[in-house]
Amino acid sequence: MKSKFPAPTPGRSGPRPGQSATLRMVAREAGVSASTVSRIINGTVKVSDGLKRSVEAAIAKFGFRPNAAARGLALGKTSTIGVVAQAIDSPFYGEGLRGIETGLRQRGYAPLIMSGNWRIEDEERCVQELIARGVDGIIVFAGRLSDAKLKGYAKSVPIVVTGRRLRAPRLLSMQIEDAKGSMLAVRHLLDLGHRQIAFITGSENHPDAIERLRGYTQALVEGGIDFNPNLVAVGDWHEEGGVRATLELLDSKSRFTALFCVNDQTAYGACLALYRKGLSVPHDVSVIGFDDLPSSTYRLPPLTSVRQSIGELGERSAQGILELIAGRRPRIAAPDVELMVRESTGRCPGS
Amino acid sequence: MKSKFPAPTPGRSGPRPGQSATLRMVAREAGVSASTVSRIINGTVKVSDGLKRSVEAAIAKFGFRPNAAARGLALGKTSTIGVVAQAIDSPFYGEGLRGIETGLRQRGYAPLIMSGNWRIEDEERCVQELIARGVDGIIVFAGRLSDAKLKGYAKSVPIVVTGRRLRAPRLLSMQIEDAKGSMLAVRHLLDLGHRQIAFITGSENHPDAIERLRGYTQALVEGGIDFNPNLVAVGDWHEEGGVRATLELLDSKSRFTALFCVNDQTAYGACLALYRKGLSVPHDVSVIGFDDLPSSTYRLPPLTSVRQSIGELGERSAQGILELIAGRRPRIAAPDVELMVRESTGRCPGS
DNA sequence: CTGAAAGCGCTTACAG
DNA sequence: CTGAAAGCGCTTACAG
Repeated sequence: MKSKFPAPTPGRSGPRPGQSATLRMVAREAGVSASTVSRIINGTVKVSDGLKRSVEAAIAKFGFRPNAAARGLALGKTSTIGVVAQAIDSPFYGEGLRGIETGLRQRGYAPLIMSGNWRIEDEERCVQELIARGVDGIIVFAGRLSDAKLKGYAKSVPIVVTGRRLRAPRLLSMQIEDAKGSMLAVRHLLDLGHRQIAFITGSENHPDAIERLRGYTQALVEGGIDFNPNLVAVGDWHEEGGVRATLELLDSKSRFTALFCVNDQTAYGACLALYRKGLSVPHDVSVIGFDDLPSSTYRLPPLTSVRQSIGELGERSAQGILELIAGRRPRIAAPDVELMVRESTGRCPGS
Repeated sequence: MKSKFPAPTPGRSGPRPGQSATLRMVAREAGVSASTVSRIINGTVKVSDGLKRSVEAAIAKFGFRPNAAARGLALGKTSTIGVVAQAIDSPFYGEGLRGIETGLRQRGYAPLIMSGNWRIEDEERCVQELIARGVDGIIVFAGRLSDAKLKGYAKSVPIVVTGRRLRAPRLLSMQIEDAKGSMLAVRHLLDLGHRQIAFITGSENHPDAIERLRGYTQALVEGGIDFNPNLVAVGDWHEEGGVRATLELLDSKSRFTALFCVNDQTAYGACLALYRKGLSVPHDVSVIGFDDLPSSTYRLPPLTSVRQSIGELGERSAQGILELIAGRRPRIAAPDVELMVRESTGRCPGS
């Protein structure tokens, strides 16, 4: 796009090789004004078939595509939605991004995705840059930006944020039922006769991790079991943290027959650690994850997990941001969580 | 960004709430012209510390961020690179996208990612839309767009394409060593004493699949073993195809002691199918994948796989497109493949 | 129905 | 060193 060529000579016509065509070139070719071509393209006017056809011919001849920057400047919109993702290469969030893209494309929008890398400073930088790029709206997919910041941003651009409950103008939040999901998992374990249920959390102060821990505790209490802090270990949302935390748990004096993990990746790590120690899943220890990654169905053994339909959440986020942009006040909630029982959980040994 | 407000009254000053600041507002506040502010922001001029400070103060006061569309229009560039990915939610390509983002951000560019969904028509639509949006360059991450199309696109915008060897102006291609990777895998199996080595391919006419099959065949021949078409089954790049293909292989009369899969996801499926049939990996059958997904290290057992550093490939693609844009002719190649030997492969039983 | 003109917010030769 | 002016390519009241 870098213009190394002089401006087109006024009298000249025909396509300039290597340069993209402009509205004026098309207009000259079709023998009308740029205004008319613009209106025909945007369908804001009715014209004779003949005229329409000759304009279309000119467009085709030049392979004309309206310049998005110019259009955006004139219209004050870019048809682009910024997305702040935790990680672009996460098997979990990836599905959500796909949902967002799908939901957006149907209405002529495209997502501009940036990775927050699980760091609050990065998330801020993303939002700033997205605003500078003039996106029409921003979807904050999870993350830990403060409510206050989010409300502030919502003053300059519509915002959808997932994993949080928050009320503000031009902002839609969709709370994921983390606590409920945890309760589903723990109840399932209780039903199988387990009484010593360990939990591996994610990064300690992450809202999702806090909610999931809360659900775990609550289900335990409902089941008449005291919460035992020695049965909780800290992971890092990834396999490696699952391995380390499981090893810690195993080394401590506290026994457990079931292990609930803050997400599937953590559970993968836990399974490997258990395997290394000669423990069999689910014979010796039952394991449950959270997220239900596509590959969890294909683990050995297939992993029992709490499913939150992240792809669907992505699509709803897309729908939400578009409604917000249209000036409406959407009433959209996150999809329900459900427990997918597979083969990594079984009856408590000796129960 | 939708301007529902009238244009600012000429005499007015101070921030307009809910509207983003413009260069002129900042200039007025600082008591200089817009030109000067622009030059200070872009560092194309040296000014006194005092002036600089007062301009910076004005910028801070308004929270000014230059409008990207306007800037793009004036400069003829958008600082955005289009990316055509096969799938935005693939655990494999995700890592590459992250590499691209990382490589781009360092130089002030951002990726606009679109999914080709493994379909050639979708890939075309993506490129078209990306060009219309005025991206400064496009990275085609794998995919099956024809060489001719690609060359054509390269006339209007610089292009980097991976998984292909292709020479054209303003185009950089990076061939992945698929065949070599396959040979590494098969040789490893041969070294372990295996003679009956099966192969599960991806979608039949995909270039990557073809190359990997070629490497498999070649290594076999070098090892003095005849190629046996009954030992080749067709998958779909995903776990499900791996399950199905393995079951087919098992049902056929041809015996095999090792199984090489076109990618890790296929291998995951294969392992599950083997497990279902009561076969142990690697005791009864050795399994090797291709891609070395992050989670392969955490499979049970950890999967032996051919590693192609897709993240690194992403970074190099970013570097390549930026050099192309700068008018240079980059000499960048894809990173080497290497075999990661883990626990899913072992000596041939009875050898 | 159609065109000339102004404007979107920035950058950058071109003059002082 | 700094400002006025033109221009990037489009859209859209405003006049015919």
